[in-house]
Amino acid sequence: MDERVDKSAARRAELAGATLKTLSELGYARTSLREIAQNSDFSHGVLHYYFRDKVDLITHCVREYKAVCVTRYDQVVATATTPAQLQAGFLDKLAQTLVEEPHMHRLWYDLRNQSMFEESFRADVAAIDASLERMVWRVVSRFAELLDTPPRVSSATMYALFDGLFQQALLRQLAGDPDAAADLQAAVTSVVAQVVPLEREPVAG
Amino acid sequence: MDERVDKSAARRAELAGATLKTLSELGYARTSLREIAQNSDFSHGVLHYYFRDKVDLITHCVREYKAVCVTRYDQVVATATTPAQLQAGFLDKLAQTLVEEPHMHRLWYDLRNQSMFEESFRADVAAIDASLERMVWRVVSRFAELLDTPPRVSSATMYALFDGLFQQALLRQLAGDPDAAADLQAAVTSVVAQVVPLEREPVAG
DNA sequence: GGAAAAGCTTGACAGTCGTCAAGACACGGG
DNA sequence: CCCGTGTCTTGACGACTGTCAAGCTTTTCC
Repeated sequence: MDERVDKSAARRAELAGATLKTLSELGYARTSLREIAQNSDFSHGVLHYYFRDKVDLITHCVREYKAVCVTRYDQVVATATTPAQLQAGFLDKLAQTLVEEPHMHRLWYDLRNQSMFEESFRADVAAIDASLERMVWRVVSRFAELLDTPPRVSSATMYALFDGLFQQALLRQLAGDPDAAADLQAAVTSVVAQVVPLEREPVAG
Repeated sequence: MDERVDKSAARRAELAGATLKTLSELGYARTSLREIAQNSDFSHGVLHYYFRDKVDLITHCVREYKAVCVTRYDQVVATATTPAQLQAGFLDKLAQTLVEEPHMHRLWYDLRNQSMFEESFRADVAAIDASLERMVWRVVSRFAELLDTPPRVSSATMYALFDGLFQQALLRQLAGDPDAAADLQAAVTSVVAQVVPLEREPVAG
C-alpha cells in the first residue's frame, strides 16, 4: 500500500514537473493540459486521473516549486564566516539564478500575479511568499549578526525591496540585457549598505 | 478629415477603456474580445474594425494606461514646499491609489509579467516602466532637494524598491488585508529614511 | 433624394479549451 | 488460465477562442 501511494506520488511529481516546465515556457495564459501532457511521457487524459482539475494540478505545482526555491541561499549562510564572504556568496547565487533560471522565476511571478485575480491560488502563493521572505531574512539577519549591526528595516520590507530589485533585473535579463545580473548585484550591494550599515549616527526625524 | 480621425481616435479610446476594464477585472489570461465588447456599447466585431488584432488592441491600451498613471504625483511635487509636506502628500496618494484602484494596478503588473513571455509587449512595457521610474524619481529628487541631501541610490534602484513595496502591498490589499495601505506607508517612510537620510556619516566599506 | 462611404452587427469558420466516459493495456492473485 | 484492479489512451462533448466576410444601418456629400 505504501508502495502504491509512493508510486502515485512519484507520478504526480513527474506530471507536476512537466507542468512547471510548460508554465515556465508559455506562461499561465497559454498553458493548456494538452501542452503539459506533451511535455511529459503521457497523454492529456492522465492529468485528470492524478488531479481533480486544472486548478488542483497547478496548485500542486506551486507547492512543489516552493521546496526547490526556498533553500537556495542556506548553504551560503551556513558556511560564510565573515560579512564579506556572506555578501559575495549571496550575490553570486543571486546572479547565477537570474542568468541560469530566468524562466523558472518568471513562472513564479506569473503565478503570484494570477493570485491577484484567482482566489484559489491566493493561500498557496501567500505561503510561498512568506517562505521566501524568511529565506531572505535568514541571509540578512545573519549578515547583520556578522556585522554586529541590527538591520534598519523589517523582514517584510527587506523582502519587498529584494523582490523589487530582482524583478526589474529579471525583466531586463529576459529582454536580453547583458548587464542585468551585474547591475542587480550593484543595486543590492548599494541597498544593503543603506539598510544594514556599518555603525553610523542614528537617523533623526 | 481631422474630424474623422478625431472621431476614430475617440472610438479607439472608448474601446481601449473597455479593454482596460476587462483586463483589470479578469486578468490577461481570461480576457477575450467578446468579453471586452460586452464591457462596451458595441459588438465584438467592431474591435477588428478599429484594431488589427488582439495584440494591437492590448498594446494600444497599455499606451493609454501610461498617460493616466504617470502624472499621479506631479501635483504633489509641484505644490509641496517642505520635505514633510511632500512626503505626506506622496504617502497619501500612494495609499489612496492602492485602496481605490487596486484592480488597475494588478492589470499593470499582469501586463508587465506577460511581457516576460510575449515579446510583442516588451517594448511598450519597458517604456512605461521607464516613465514610472522617472515619475518616482521626480518625487524622490525633489524630496532630496528640499532636504538638501543627495539620494544614496540610483533612479532605477529607487524605482525597483518602491515597486517591490507597492506590489507586496497590492497583494495584501487584494487579499483583503485592512492594514495593507498603512503598512505600505510605514515601510516607504522607513526606506526613504535610509536612502535619502538627513545628514549623517558616510557609509564606510 | 440618392449614391457612396463609414460604421457597426451578425453569423460563421477553424481551432482550442477543460472535462470525462469508454475502452485498452499491464499485471498480480485466484 | 482468467478475472479484477490499477493505469493510461482515445475520442468525444459542449463551450469558448480570434478572425473575418457578408450584409445591415447610419452618415456624408453632391
